[in-house]
Amino acid sequence: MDVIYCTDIRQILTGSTEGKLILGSLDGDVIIPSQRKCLVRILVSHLMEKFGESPTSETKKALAAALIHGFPSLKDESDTSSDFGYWFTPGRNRRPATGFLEERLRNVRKRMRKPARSQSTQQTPPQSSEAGTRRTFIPECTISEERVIQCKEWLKHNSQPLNQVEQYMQDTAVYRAKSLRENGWDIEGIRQEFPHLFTPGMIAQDFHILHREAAPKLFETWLPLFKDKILHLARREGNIISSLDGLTPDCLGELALSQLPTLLPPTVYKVGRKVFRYTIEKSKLAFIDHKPVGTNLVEYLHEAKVSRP
DNA sequence: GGTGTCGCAATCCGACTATC
DNA sequence: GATAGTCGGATTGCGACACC
Repeated sequence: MDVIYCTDIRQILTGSTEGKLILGSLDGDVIIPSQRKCLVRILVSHLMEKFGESPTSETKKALAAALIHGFPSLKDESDTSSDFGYWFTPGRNRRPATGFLEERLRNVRKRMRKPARSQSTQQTPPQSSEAGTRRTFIPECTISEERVIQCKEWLKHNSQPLNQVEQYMQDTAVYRAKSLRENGWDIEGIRQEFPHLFTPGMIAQDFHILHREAAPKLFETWLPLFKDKILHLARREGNIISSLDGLTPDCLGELALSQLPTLLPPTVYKVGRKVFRYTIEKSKLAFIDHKPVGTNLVEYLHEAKVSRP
């Protein structure tokens, strides 16, 4: 069995800047909670690197013992049964093993296995699992990766013939969906990778390939069902005060769509450490701005370039 | 500067599984 | 069957950030 000596703990900690700072505090016999957490993170990371995802109870015990031996100030004075119960307590009396090291290991394993599980649920279309409802199912790619790359490169440099563009876009739809999900490109990035995605009909084609059954449902139910409900809600909230009599169903449908930003609170999301929290007014700018027939488009586009770039 | 919100990690706990 | 170990959900605490 591998054994961890107290000298190892010092060696492990000196391997990182944070570890060195903690070492300084430990030598001064004082450690604050945030340093204790960091210490546990460093040790567990080392433990998993050296002994795998599930080290034996003996290994964990050895690490905890080495820690207390090297730094007696970390001893749990309230625990008379062992010196390191605070850091690792083996399971007993039907109770699971516990302690900072054990709990950290558990949490790391949890995180490591979380994405793997959600991916495995994607092998078959999700029915009721939580993971399945959060991430939509993407089918398996039906053509080889080499073929996908060939099509992608061709699409980057050709715009004609149109039927070939459509065919190649169709063939690469699944690959594109996976790439977009994995890479998180912005609009410009997507435009560079898949310049034809913004050709009329291509997004609809992708949607149809990825969500064949759901694709027609939105159009089937929007006008007869959802538009009236949304308009009713918008009127109740005071967003619509004028009469809608005389408007065509299509106009009402568009009006209902434009009400969504005011009825659904904008989602807060993060890019790196920056949090984006858009106002309702800003969210409205992301919608197509419908203008009455006869609007001077040149003038409108000139103004729009400044007001909503 | 105070307050509210959010996301993440730590912690707790019951249920389950593997091993002897 | 008893026990140790694992798992996953719920709760709690904390730090970062935005807004007033």
